[in-house]
Amino acid sequence: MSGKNITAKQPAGKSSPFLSELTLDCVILGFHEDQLKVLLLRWRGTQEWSLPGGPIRKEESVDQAACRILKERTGLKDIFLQQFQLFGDVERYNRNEIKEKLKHLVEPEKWFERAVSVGYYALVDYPKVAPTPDAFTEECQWWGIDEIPSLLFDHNHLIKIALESLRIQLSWQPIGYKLLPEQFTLPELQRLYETILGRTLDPRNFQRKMLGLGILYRLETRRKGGAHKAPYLYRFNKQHYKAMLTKGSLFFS
Amino acid sequence: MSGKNITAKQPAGKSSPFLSELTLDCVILGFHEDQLKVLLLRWRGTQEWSLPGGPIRKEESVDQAACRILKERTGLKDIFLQQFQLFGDVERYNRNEIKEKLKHLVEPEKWFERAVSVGYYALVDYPKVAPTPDAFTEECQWWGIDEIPSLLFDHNHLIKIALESLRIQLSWQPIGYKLLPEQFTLPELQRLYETILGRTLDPRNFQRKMLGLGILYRLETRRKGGAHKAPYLYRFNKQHYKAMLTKGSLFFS
DNA sequence: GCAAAAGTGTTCGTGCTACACCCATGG
DNA sequence: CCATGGGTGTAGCACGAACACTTTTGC
Repeated sequence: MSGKNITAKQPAGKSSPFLSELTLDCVILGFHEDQLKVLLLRWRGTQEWSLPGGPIRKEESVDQAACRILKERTGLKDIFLQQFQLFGDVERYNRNEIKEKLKHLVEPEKWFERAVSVGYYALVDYPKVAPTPDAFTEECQWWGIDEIPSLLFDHNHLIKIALESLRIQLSWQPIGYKLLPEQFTLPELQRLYETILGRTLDPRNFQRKMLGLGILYRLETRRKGGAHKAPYLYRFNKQHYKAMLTKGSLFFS
Repeated sequence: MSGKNITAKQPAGKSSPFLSELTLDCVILGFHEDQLKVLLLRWRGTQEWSLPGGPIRKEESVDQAACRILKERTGLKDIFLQQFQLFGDVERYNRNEIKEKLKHLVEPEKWFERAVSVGYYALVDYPKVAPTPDAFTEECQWWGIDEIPSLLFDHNHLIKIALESLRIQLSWQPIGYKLLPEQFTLPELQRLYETILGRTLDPRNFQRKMLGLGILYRLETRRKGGAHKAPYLYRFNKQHYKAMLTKGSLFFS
């Protein structure tokens, strides 16, 4: 999280175990009740929310830092995590405003110096997440993508860019592995695509296309217990899925 | 350039005008004699080459730093510049090797601490470039993309990733504006695409496709002086080109 | 039996691919 | 006049888009 690099009570002069100029922010996306959700944190003693994130340790890689933060906030590891942009403006947000809102949490002279932040997004299986706040926050909660309040720092902007990157990725790579449970139905996958793309898709065309990619197994079993016709369950073919990730399927002309 | 953030003779303890943990590297691409070229620098007193780059000033944005470096090395401004990745590994390259190779240029205790680097690529009009070395280097020169020697730092890897990003960009956005002169012929544009994609394209299909995008004007004049049939000159329609850049033209299904 | 969701095939049009010949120019 | 590169049209095919009815299930 932008600025969280210096811990609240760190003695001046002692060298920090963290990089001081670069922080990391995570847009953690889940899918629930036909809606994309983002994991947000509420800062102690405030009604202010922000993305999970934080500083990077000097002895860990940036990717490792992203994994660590994801693990701390959700309990999950081994998840699809994608770096999408470095946010390097000098004035990414109004620092005085942040200083005012969070002054009870951090020593003002240490905080809120310029920090560049790298954005990652993660796609996770919603019910597997155990949302966990960090040292600066007292609540960690899912928010529907269309109900996000005004966030601290430049985090509304960051989410917007993350979603654009996700849509681009969707346009030439498969998505869904790790975002859906291991077994899922085609209508569920379709609703995921519809949610990310923001428009409806034709179920016949969607099925033909998806099955044609050769990255799905149809299982013997169907999902019982719904109030309607029992849909088939599917599972990703991990090998083919990964191959498709690296090679993509859209090319010039 | 990774590590160049601390100037050679900077007195210890004096605060630097640069960010110390984040540097920037530029893959500057030109197109000449049907070949993609990269601008490289040779370090003083060595036969070692690297990409242009350097530290980021505390009061400039990362994008501005990229523009500044591009300007310093080429004389050009207002150029297509694209951030493509942050390289954040702890050991991006063998630091001892670099220390040995460049020890005569920088104080070893200051140098070669961990630095994260953000990569940009730029597409420039080859003949407009005036290659200019920086303080650490004595030569600045174009290299054919297939003739690049083993470079300092992790710069061979950086170039590889830059080219992959460029190919992806090419697959859903137009390219060529700022990489070609203002007026150009369709065969020139085609050779550019072929070079980036690494395969040949059919001229009839290429023309139909390009003209169909509506981003080209055909001019009245033809290019005279070639040894053969005079080709038509074209020019990009800047408005349509930019619209195409933002909206792209490949989508899901 | 009825409401709600799942499953399935065909037609049409667009756009990509493949392919070959004539034209203009300079040497 | 010849070698070289530029310019152009067509036919086949594959893929995406549009579209409606039947089946299953729980209530």
